[in-house]
Amino acid sequence: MPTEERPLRRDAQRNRDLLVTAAREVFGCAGLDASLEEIARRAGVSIGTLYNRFPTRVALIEAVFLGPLELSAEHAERAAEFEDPWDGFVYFLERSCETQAADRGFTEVCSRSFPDAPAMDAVKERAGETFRKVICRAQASGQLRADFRLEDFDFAVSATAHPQWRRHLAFLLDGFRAEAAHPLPDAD
Amino acid sequence: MPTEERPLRRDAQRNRDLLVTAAREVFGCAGLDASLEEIARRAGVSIGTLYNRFPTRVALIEAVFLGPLELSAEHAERAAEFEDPWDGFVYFLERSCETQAADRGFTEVCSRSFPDAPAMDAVKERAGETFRKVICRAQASGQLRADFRLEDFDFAVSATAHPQWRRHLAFLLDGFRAEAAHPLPDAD
DNA sequence: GGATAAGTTGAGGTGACCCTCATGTTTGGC
DNA sequence: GCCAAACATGAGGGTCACCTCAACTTATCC
Repeated sequence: MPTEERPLRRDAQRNRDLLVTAAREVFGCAGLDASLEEIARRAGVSIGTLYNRFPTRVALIEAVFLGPLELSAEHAERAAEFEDPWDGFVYFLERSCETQAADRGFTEVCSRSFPDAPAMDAVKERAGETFRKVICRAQASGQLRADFRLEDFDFAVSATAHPQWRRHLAFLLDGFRAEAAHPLPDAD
Repeated sequence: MPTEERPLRRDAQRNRDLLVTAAREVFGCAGLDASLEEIARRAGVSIGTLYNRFPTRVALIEAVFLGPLELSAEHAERAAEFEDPWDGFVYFLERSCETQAADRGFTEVCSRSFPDAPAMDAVKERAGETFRKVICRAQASGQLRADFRLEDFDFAVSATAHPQWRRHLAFLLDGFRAEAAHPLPDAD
């Protein structure tokens, strides 16, 4: 039986929303190590209130980014349903780049692990498993090079977490096509 | 007439060397924003001595990284003299990835600009001009795709500043070959 | 070996951030 | 309207890094 969630008082709910909004902005610009006092300031709320609502930094991070992570998992599911497997593969990469290029906080959420926020890691796991299917389909159809691995996705996206992501993802995709593949170095 | 450089006293020279060595290690692991007090501690020298020798953080950064930057410029020159233009292009990328993957400080030096240390920016400029020639040769020979630009080099290297750089540079190179090129998105 | 310039030291002022808690305020049910 | 529980507040103690400077130490030159 999980802990019973009592509803927040009206003012508390309002402040919570202000905090999450402010955190989204600040994390988005300055990353997950941004100052919590800055977030409280921007929310127009005292630092004590922030700690009342979110006892740890990770709790606040989860409140901000669990939604976006779930959206990402949905993108993966949509990608798996594309008629053309390559198009699905490209679709998911594009959505991922798009999101991460616009939000430094989200980029860091995707590349770190959060033992204290199992819900986040679970969603990431789920999205990863779905994308694995996308990869397999694209390889089975002969469009994606056979030596592409799930872990290479992290590289692809982190490489393009910047404003010119469309151009640079295009380079990467040209390198990912089966027709372009030259043998990879043997080192693991 | 530039400021006459008086030679350092023997103990001062020794401390300077200790500081530069410690800074190389600390910047390499923790990046350019690392704590200066940590560097002084590791050098076994007081924080005051650090400030005596290097009045600003940038002065210390320059003392550590000007040499490596010049090395990088030499790599570019060597790359320009390869018989096979593509091999020269690959050579310079490999040297750059190798260096940056091993040194977080150097990675940041390459991606930031330093108005207060014109010598560093000048070396980077020089290396960039040389590498531009490497690019032109490789494009003229039909091996490198025609739409590759000098700025794409930064993307390529920053994307591979990690331990698995060989594998991921291989992907990138497959995407950089003329034979793999699909049209890039029109946006600039 | 003594004078002096060069160099070293670390305590301390400043400021940012973290987190807590005693005190004061607001909400919602009766 | 009143009250208890829920909530907000911000001063304050702790940590860490930055940078300065007055007092002390050492190298160098004669």
